[in-house]
Amino acid sequence: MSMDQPANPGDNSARSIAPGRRPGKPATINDIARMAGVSKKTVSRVINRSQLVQQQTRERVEALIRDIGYVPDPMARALAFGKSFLVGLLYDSNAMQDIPLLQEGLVSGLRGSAFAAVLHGCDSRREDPISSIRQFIIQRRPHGVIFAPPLSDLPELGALAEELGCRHVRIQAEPVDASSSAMLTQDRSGAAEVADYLVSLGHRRIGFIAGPESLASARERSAGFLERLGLRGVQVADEHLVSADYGFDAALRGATRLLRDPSRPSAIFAASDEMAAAVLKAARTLGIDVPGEVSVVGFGDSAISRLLSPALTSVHSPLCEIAGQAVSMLIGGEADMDAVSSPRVVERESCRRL
Amino acid sequence: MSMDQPANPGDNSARSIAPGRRPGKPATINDIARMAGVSKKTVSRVINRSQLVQQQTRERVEALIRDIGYVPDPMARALAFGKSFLVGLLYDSNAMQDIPLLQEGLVSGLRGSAFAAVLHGCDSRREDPISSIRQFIIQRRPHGVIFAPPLSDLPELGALAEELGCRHVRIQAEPVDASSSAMLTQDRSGAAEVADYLVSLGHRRIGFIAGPESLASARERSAGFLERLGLRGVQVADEHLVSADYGFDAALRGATRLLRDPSRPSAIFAASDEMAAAVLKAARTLGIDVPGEVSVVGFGDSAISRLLSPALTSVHSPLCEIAGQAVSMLIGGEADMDAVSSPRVVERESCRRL
DNA sequence: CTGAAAGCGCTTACAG
DNA sequence: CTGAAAGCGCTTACAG
Repeated sequence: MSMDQPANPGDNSARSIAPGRRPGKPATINDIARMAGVSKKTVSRVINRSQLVQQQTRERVEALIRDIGYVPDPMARALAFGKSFLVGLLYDSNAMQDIPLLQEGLVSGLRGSAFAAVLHGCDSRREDPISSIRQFIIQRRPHGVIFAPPLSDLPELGALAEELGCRHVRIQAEPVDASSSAMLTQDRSGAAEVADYLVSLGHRRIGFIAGPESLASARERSAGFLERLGLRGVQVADEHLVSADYGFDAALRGATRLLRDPSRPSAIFAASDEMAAAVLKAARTLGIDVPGEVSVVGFGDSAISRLLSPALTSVHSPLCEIAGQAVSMLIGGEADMDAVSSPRVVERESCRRL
Repeated sequence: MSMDQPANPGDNSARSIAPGRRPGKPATINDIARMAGVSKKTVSRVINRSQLVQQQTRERVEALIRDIGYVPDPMARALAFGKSFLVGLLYDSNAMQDIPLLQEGLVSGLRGSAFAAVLHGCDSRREDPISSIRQFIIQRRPHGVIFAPPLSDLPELGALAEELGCRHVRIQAEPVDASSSAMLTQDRSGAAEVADYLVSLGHRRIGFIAGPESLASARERSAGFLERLGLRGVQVADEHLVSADYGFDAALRGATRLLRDPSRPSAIFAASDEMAAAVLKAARTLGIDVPGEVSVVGFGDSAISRLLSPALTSVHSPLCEIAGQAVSMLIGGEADMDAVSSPRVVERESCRRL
């Protein structure tokens, strides 16, 4: 069992053929066991980082694994473990604003791990999200799932995942229950930052285009903004407060109303970038200069912020980092929430000091 | 061999308990076989739509499957088949413009099937895409993969997938080899449409912001646009042709140059929406009205088109439908390319008749 | 048309 | 610390 180390210099890829293995097929745990002169169980222990392996044995097996380029088959492990090596991103396909960022955090968090990212979009208009998700989890047995907002607002989700024994984290604006699975997006404090920012610029007559009451993120943004404004001694006049659905069209109507007001606001905060884009458009249509005559702030710091003219000042939300931490929590030990930055106002060109 | 998931009528979910099954655990093929009084192999045949089952037997088993809410375990099937029930979307994480649309087509194409979408983003700046992809395919054994542009431009991809025995389709602007796996995005004809459109509006002095020569899509868009203009008797003056990297910043510089020209173009076609946004910005900065003084067309009809002011006229590329057809090709029989619409100019507010 | 056996590549539970 | 046996839930290959 003193190893007859197969001279395998250079080409150690999974394709390479070593004695005792069938050509063309990737190595299996049996190949490694045979070549290392141990049982497959011992190889399994090495793979799974069990402490119950003699240091010397471990090193020999590890070296072999590295040389051969052996990678345990996730499908076989999945069957044996009773759970796949997948982390699911579950979202509402009718509300995908945050998906690109979350996905980026997820995919890069998974890079180099044994896990892969699997997608499940529920069409909340045509199917019941809960049973769709139940079916997905039962069927794919993901190692863990991330519930993206606003899907994550569904209160039943925690119990469902619990019942199915599936690790999960809900990314959401406010906690819906006492479960520890929530990671908060800090929409409230992000919106509060905007209040501070606009006041510091000298604005007092401030307009607000709120998101839909039905969404937790919108409620949080509204509360954070209005409360902080109140703290600074600023009230948003009733006629300067409209609400929309985070979307462009409704916000365009609302913005037009605000801007047509004889004593129109000197600054407008829109609770989403898409709505802020609508403010820009309304202003342009009415011949009102931004930021010359009215300042505009959005929320999300999405890709469009820098593409608009003027480039949009917006709240950067650390969604990507949050997704990264969610992954750590799901596949590793703990998440380090200190690694997640706070939301902050990213200044571009759409605001000016009064 | 694609199979529909049994519907889930009433509460016959996988939780429900039937005689002869262990409570709490989903039913297995053995449960169904026992209850139906047949061998598991026969159940397997029913699941896999084999013709070698007596009509009557089939119906009995199918009814039972439906009643119990049995869903074959994809992990077990994956191990037995030697391939997972996953369809991979492979992309370059440094060039994700088209991913949202492709992903949407993929996810909705997969809905209701036994397959799920798995993501693999290669960071082309930090790793070799080919070996990253090889590793992914060997490890996950996806049922099929979709190579998204511009990753799909890599010529080695076809041979790689072939070698690994992995079904694949490459979504790309121009064929890189003779393989039948390519689905063309018709960038050339889309750009040609723009030429027709601008000429029909009376424009003759036309500017063009091309994409990077290194990308097939950019080469196709340039060729399609310039050729069709030529056919219409219009030449783009050298000083009205700049190229950028599809991105905002470089395009902003190029657009500024074009617009400062004493005999500046009356219309500008930018080969991407992001670059068109830069044209809008340059025009605004220079005090040039769009579409009053210059018309602008983008490419991609991406989410930002309608958010810009003025709303951007852009080429709609049927990426979502293409991804849907790619899925059909991968998991079903054939793709129906006739179901994919041709690229067309979506008129918004950024162009005017001369 | 149907089934009993063996196997996919790994793990758990049990012994030593 | 190590291993032989049984099993995860399905399929293929072979018989009938």
